[in-house]
Amino acid sequence: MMRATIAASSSSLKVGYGSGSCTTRLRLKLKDMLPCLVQSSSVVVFFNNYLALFHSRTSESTESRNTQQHRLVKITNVEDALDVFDEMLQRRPLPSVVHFNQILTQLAKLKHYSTVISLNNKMGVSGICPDVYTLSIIVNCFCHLHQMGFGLSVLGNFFKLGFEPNITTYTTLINGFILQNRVAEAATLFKKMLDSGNCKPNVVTFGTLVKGLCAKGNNTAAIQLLKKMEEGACKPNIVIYNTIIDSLCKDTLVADAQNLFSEMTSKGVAPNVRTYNSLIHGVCKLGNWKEATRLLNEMVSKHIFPNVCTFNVLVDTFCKEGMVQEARSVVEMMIQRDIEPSTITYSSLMDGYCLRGEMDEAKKVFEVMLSKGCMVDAHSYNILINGCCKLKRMDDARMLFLEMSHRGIVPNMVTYNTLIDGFCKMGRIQDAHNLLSQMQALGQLPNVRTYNILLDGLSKNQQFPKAVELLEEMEGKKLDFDIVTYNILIQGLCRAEKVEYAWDLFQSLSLKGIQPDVRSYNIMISGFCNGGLTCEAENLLREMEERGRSPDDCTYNTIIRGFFNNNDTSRAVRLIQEMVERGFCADASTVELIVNLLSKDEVNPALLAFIKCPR
DNA sequence: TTAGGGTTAG
Repeated sequence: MMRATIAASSSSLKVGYGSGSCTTRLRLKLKDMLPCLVQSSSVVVFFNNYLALFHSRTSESTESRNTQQHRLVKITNVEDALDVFDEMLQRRPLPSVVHFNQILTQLAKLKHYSTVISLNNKMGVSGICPDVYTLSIIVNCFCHLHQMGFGLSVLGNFFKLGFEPNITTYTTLINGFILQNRVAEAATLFKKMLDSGNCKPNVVTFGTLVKGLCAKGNNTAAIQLLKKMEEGACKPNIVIYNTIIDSLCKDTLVADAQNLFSEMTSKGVAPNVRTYNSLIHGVCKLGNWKEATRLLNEMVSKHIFPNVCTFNVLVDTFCKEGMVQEARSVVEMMIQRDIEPSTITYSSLMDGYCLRGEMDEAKKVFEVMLSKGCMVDAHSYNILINGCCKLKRMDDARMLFLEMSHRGIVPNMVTYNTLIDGFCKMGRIQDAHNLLSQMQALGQLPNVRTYNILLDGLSKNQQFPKAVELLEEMEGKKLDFDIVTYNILIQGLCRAEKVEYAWDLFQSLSLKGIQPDVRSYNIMISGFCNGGLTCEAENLLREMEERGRSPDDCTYNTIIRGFFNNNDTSRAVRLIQEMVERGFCADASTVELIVNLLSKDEVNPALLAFIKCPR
């Protein structure tokens, strides 16, 4: 991966790509190129709709309307929306169902799905008859609440009221299946629509299924669906292309994404800021700053201007590369362009500082975030908590955990897992267990990761009876766990010099229907070597090949070090030859070992030249 | 004059 060296100033970023003597210098004159782009939030849309709604009341006096407007502008939450709803219910004659639908729509956009359901019930009690729009909104809310059964049962209401579900209704249901990871059922309903006479899928229906396929990692099927559209089923729009381009970028298939991008533009579909954001994110993840710069320049030349997401990608990438100062320069640019840094911007910056162990700086960013009235969420706290845990400042981590609760922010799975891991790494197993009980008591069910963290903590602290008990608890819960869990315990047993138990567990894997991966073999081989069982280690090396698991660099380095440490130099040398023939290299610690042996005159100096890595 | 699909931080 190419690593960029960047010198930043507030007006430009000088991006250099060090590659031997050949260094290109590029200037990113972002500041001069990017005009501001202010996005309206859904809350603003919400206000505007209500202002329009009340403007339409011709019977009201100007004075009362001004009072209403003044009051409505203050609507920022569900409570205020509920007040408006109740007020509407008391008006006579009752406003039309259309106006109620508008409220339901806005609440659904704010993700208050269960509120929508209860308001709909209230409407029914008040004698307001739902229309096709109302019922579709309700289907959508049930889908988002993962209550597909109720969503499907609304179809009965359609027929009862003499309505026919339409393309929107079916598309909503397809989306519901996808939200529940039931892509096959989504595809079946889609097919039924294709075969139907009057409910053929439209571009939104296709887009919904494309999203589902991409979410499943099935880019090929998504592209096939796109081809079907291009063949005439329905003209694909930018949303369809963006979904697939984004999915390809997330799978690091950036070249494929760029090919699709070219295909799209050649067909006359113009890219937008989201297309560029996905591509820039894709190339940034690969460390390709040069391409990111080219894309930024290209989008601006097309009058497509970077938005807060574009900047967030840049801030995050700089932070992940440890270049927090450069990230700060990007934030400066955002502010100069009147683009307000978001929760994500500040969270990335905090993460950047935490990765460098600079907790005080991270906390300062957090203070800025609070002082600017920027929303703080569980993720913001998780970053700080993780930073404290990594520095073994568990008391600070616990304080932050309490502070977030006081602010009314509900700790999520990541919060608990981070803290449990922190306690385990400090050997404070009881504290970790207490947190596990606390999360369960609060209705947060531990996931495989939680158990793996605890298992790792128990085995590193040599509490094997408890570790085995936990493993059995996991097996009993039928959690969707895999080889990672067993590798943790096998490694723990090996480190505790309980190689026989580790080997028993390793051998029991096939009975459990779980296949060991390369890491399992490496752990076991290392365990054998450390226990002086070099023959067993070599046997396992051969066995893994027979079972179709190719050894990697780590396998060879582990076993070679094992032979050297067990004074079996000739077998070590033979394996070095085998490793080099297979194109693997000696790692730093193997080289160090050989150099030490050379200094003691215990190996042939020719060996050093032999192990030199061609890379 | 209202319903359904796409982007960013673990």
